[in-house]
Amino acid sequence: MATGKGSISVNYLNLTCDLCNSNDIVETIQGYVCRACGVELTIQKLRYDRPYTEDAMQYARGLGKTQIGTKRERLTSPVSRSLKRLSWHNSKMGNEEAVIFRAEREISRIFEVLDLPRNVKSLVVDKFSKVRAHLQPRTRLRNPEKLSAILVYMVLKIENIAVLRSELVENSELTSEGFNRFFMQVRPFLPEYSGRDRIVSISQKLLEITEHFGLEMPFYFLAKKILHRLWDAVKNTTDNIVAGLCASITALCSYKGVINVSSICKLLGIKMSAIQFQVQTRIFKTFRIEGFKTLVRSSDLLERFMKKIGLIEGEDSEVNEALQEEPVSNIVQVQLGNAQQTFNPVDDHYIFEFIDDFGTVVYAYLEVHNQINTRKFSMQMQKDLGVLCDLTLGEYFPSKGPPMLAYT
DNA sequence: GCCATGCAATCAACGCCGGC
DNA sequence: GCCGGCGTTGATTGCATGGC
Repeated sequence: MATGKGSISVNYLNLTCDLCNSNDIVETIQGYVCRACGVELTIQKLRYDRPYTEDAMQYARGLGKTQIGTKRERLTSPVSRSLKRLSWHNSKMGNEEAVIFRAEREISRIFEVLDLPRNVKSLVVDKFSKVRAHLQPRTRLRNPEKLSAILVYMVLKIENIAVLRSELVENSELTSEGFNRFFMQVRPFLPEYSGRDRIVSISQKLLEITEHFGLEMPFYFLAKKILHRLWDAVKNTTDNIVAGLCASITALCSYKGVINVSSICKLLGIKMSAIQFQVQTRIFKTFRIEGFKTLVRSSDLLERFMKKIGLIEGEDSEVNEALQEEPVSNIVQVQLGNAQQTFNPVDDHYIFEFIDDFGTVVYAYLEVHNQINTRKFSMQMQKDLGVLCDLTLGEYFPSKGPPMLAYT
């Protein structure tokens, strides 16, 4: 804030805030800050980090830009004419440069208004230049403010940061129709958006749900297993709905009385009827299960279905019985060195998650007990059918970080 | 036992979005 | 611009709990 330590109480009358247009600007150690709204201005402070060389004209273009003091400083300086000339040269800006400046200003404004993480801002600016280069000259979408708004939305989605389209539209120069129209035009030039890993994004949401309600990790594991198994059936909707669907199925089948669907939907900002619709059409209709009444009243049927496909344990499941009879002998070797470590170790307890050749999610629980000069360990592996099996340790490569193991 | 209250669940109607 | 599918809204009902 402008009133914080290190601020100098001088008004820079020639500077205005990017956000609120206030002239109440102060200089701090970090830069110029608006005292009205607390926003740091995009204009940089005068920096003296360019060494003087006799060979170069210091006002020559191409040297880069900096602030030539404030207006008052230039006027009161004994070499004011010289400074004025330097400032004039410095203020010269090409069209593309002006466009980037406008885009940066707009992106900063949106980030401030929506309180978005600042570290993503530079990514948006970077994408702006790249995408704009592909757009036909003299087209509407090349407008820096409009393109910036759309790119903020797309980059945040790519980075798995929650953002509401409506909220962005409200805080931009675009209308809802314009946003959708331009969005489709930009999409081909940002292949990362279409190719983003939605499963990673949804998994993150599932973890957030688990943590929010203070549930144990098995809730997250089961919800994620449901996500992987039913992905093809449920993927044609928004990330929030898919996350809500998987969490709700988990709650209805294995956490009755612990967590209800309503609170999950409330957390995600979706309606329960949307989940009900998904369960009815994507599960009951797709898998031809008869007898759907309502989401909650059909939870028994849903639970039976989950048991049948092996997602949750069930004593009376024919499928599960058959699977239990068949030992998990298909796995000949698993190289955990290639697996992703999903959680930080707590007391040398590691949980790995990876996908086998059949596309099945497998969780490996590894406990390592420190002893003098040696490390003892036990290992269990859980396939997605809920079957736990002990594995024989083949090799162990001790290291300080996560264990690098090979099992046979 | 009755009633009030609050939360969860249901359901029909509405409206938005995206494909054509 | 039209139209169908899908998600949201909001009124209503059901149920559990607590106070009297």
